[in-house]
Order: sequence, then structure tokens, then C-alpha cells
Amino acid sequence: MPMSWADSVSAVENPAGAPSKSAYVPPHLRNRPSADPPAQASYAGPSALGNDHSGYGVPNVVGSRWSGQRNEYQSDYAGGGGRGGGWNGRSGGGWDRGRDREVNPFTDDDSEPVGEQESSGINFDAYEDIPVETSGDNVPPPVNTFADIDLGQAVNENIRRCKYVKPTPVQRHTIPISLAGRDLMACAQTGSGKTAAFCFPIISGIMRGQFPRPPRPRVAFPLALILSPTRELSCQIHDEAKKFSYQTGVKVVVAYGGAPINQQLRELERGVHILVATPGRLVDLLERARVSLQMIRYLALDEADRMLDMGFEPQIRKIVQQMDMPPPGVRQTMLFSATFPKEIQRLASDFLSNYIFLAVGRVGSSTDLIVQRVEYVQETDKRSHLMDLLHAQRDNSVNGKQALTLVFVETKKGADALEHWLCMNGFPATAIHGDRTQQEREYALRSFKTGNTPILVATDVAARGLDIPHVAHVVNFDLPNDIDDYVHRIGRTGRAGKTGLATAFFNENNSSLARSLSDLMQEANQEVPAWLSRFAARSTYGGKNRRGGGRFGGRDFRRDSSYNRGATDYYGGGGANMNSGYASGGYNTSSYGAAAGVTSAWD
DNA sequence: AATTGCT
Repeated sequence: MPMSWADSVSAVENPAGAPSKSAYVPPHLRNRPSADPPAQASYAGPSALGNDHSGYGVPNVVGSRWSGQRNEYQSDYAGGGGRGGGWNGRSGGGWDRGRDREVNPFTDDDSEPVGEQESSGINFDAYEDIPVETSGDNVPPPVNTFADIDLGQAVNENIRRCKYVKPTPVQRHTIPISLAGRDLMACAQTGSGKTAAFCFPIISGIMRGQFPRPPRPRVAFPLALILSPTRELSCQIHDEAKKFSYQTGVKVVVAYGGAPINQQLRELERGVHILVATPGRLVDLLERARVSLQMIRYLALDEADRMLDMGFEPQIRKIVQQMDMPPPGVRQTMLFSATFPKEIQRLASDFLSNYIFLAVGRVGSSTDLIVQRVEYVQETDKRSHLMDLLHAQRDNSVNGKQALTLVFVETKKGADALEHWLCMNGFPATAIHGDRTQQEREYALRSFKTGNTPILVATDVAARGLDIPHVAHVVNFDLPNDIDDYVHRIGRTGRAGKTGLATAFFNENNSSLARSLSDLMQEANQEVPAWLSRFAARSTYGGKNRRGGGRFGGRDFRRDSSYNRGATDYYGGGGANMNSGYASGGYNTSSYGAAAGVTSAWD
């Protein structure tokens, strides 16, 4: 009998095997190739289903959690488990023997500093208006509901606990693509549900697959690797992934620098299916031979354009191409970012095999929900100007808490200096940048999120991916040199359906950005000051070509005539291998706001 | 020239 990795774990704990009784199967789950894993999957862990040969492809063993007419799970379903009290009460029955007690990630949810989460009154129809574009061979069609996707009973319960009612556009498209085993390059704004989009299929795939036993002890053999460019972002992804994999038996471990390595090593030794990591620490672990990538089946790069830019590219190449990771085609690779410059796409195609390109219209960010302002401010006037903005913001408080303001500066020294100056002048400010200890970084972020210090001065360490609810105002005290960085920065506000404000201080030093900034603002229907247009007209065009960026934030470089010789630019023309997934060409900018408000856990 | 990313 073949012995899978998980079998070795589950054999003792799961003596009963799959449920023997067949159960009611709702119509939408009938005749599906694979189905909810048996209840024991929650305990038995990955590949419990793979062990259940009778269950594979046999509709009648589909989990019986569906309660007839009510589209809800029965909380009292006992299915052989030791959880009689329903999903919220861990009874700690016999199934937990020999297993580490899994902390319930849903109980320590960050309490909302201001406002409250609402999961009702959401206009999900607004999703239909979000433009989505796919290209590549045989693109699997999108799904409309989580039930259509059928990720398995345990994951379905976690979806419910997350209060995700309906998949977001990027999830509707990504999940079927990923479940079909296809490689993917996805352009989607942060806040669009990317993390869940790649975590769900990975978790589901690990639960259903059969994998060989790890060949060596004391070495971790993850099945999935998720890389991100900052420690805080890796932590955030890890926290999300823990929620999605709760009680599935899938183990998620995070590894990043600045934290004691020993604890991370202990976690790794206890077994890992999904490793979330920053590049530096992972390279260290690989060189110490404490992690092997030879069993990797899934590779996901978040903020992929950053991961492949000059600073990170060597490390990423080392991890992906020069260690023991299986090549493209053997592993499944998924790249995500809100921005995907053409050069980076070209680089990235090294890592991909016959991939699908997916671009989802900007959601709840730079175009619609954020009001962008640019003000001409000399270097010497920046501080007093900022003070004016902060004073104005101070009156704009909710529930007695000052609205959160995120101030981006270009240098670490500049961040220290500005924080100091703000504090000296009585502003409740803190700062985050790469020269701070990890403890200081995490403390600063926490203190900002909770509203204790509602002003955060940050370098680009905080520009990408971080989900900080209730940021009312992003100030580009120093503008970045790259328009894509600007897009990522202002994306920290206007989240979760709230409107946001982004103010930039512009002067001669930013001339090179004038053109692309003015173009971007124009695309977003923002008021472009006349002086900025003059700057833009004057400057020789050195910025990025944002063609196609207005509606999609990206475009498949394979469609470019320079790449695809002989082919005319059939962008939008519905060529043979193209599949435009949106019905209405109009980019709905007004109604999405409500839809974005489900929960802040969207990315 | 600057920002991330192992001790």
C-alpha cells in the first residue's frame, strides 16, 4: 500500500477512514470530479482524501454538511469527528491526541479600532462591472460562487468564518485557473483578495494530493512556497493562510529575518506544508540545509514585480533556479502584483510554463475611491505644509480617535528625522523603516493600526501589500521615483470601501515623475493642476509607459507586437487565444465601494 | 541614490 507523507501522520489518528454512510448531496455538488474531504480531513491532514480511493470521483461520499434547503452547514454534524459542539467549540476530543493543539485564528481577530465591520448590504452586483482580461491557452472559465469551486468542507467552513460571502473578481478567475494546475501571472490591485485567491487552491491541492514522505528527518520539505518582499507582508500572508487552513491539517510556517531563527527552525521541524518567507531568511535556511525545496509543487510570488526587480532578482533566481526546486511545468507557479512592467514580465516568463495572464480592474483603489492631490511644495516648506495637513486631519476624527495618516518619505534617515520633528511638535507619530529592529517595526505598525499613534512615517517598506484598515490619508512627503511605487503607496488608503485621500508634495526634484503622475491622475479622473501639466509637457519622457494601465493596471506583454512578431496589436480584439471575461466595457467606478467593505482580510 | 531582503 502506498504510504503518503500525511498517511504517516494520520494513520494513527484516523483509524476510521472515510465515512461509510453516503449522504445527501445537494444538486450543485453532484457529479463533481472531487469533493469535500471526509470529516477526518480536518484532523488527518493533507491527503486524507487521497487515501480514500473510493471517495475520489464518487459523488456519494461528498461530505454531508449541507443541510437540505438551508444553504448552511450543520453545526452538529459529527461525521466521525470529536467536535460535537460545532465548529466554534473545540471539544478537544480523541482526535486531538498526539496532535499539537491548533490555535483558533478566528478568536484573536484584531478588534476594530474605529467603525465596525459590516457584511451586509453589499452590492455584489458591482463585481460584474469590474473589467477582467485574460489571455493564454484554454483559460478555464471563472466561477461565480465558492460553492461552484468546492474547495472541500474544511476550507468552506473557513471561508464562512472569514465572512467571505462571494468570491472577489480575482478569486473568481484565479481559483479555477489554479485548480486546473495552470501557471499564472495576475495583475490585481492589493485589496482585491489576492492572498485568498492563491491560498485556497494551494490548501485544497495539498489536502487532496498524495505526496511522498519527506526523505530526511530534521529537514523541512514544504510543498508550497509563498515569497514576499517584506517581513511584515510575509507575517500578514501567514496570518491569513492560517485562517484559511484552520483544521485542514495543512501546516503553515513563516520564516523571515530580524527574528530569532531558532523558533522558526523548531516550527519547521514540526512539519510544514506551506512555507511563507522573505528571500533572505529562506536563502539562509536553504544554505543551512534546514529547508529543501525539492518537494515544492506550488510557488507563489506576491508583489512579484518587486521580487524580480534589481534588488531582489539574484536572490529569487537562486531560490527558484539554483537550489533544488522542481522546474516550471513540474511545479505550479503563480505571480501576483498590482503592477507588472513589461521588462519584469519578460524576466518572469523564465519562471513560468504556458501561463495564463490575468488582469483585474483596479478595485477600491487608486482610480475611484482615492482622491489624489498634488501640491507644489519646496523642500524647505514640506514640514510646515505637513503640519497644516495634520491639523486639518486632527479635526477629522471618528469615535474620538484621530484618523490615520501614513506619511511616506524616501530615506530611512528622513523617516527618523521627520518622526522626531513631529513628536517634538506634539504630534503622535511613530516610524517604520529597515534600520529599525524587527521589534520596533512591529510595535510601530501595531501602534499605528490601533490608533495609539495615528501618524506613521514610513519608507517604502510599508508601501506594498500591507493591509492597514482605516488609513484616511496617505501623504507622499517625498515622491518616489517610480510611478508604480506611487500606485502601491496610495493603495494603502481607500481600502475596505472607505474613501481615501492621497496628497503628494511635488517640486523640481520630482520632474522625472511629472509625466507619468499626470497621466495616471488623468486616467483616474483626478484634477491635474495646470502647473503639473506644464512640468509634464516640459520633461523629456523618461517615465514608464502606462498604456493599458488605466483600466487594468497591466497588460500581457506577449500581446506586444515587438514580442509577438507579425501579430498586429490585437488588444481587445478577441483573438483566438484571448478571452475577455467582462460583459460591460464600462469600468464601474461608483458602486464598488460598498462591495469592498466585506472585511479587511482581502489581501 | 534609495528602498527592501540571512547573522
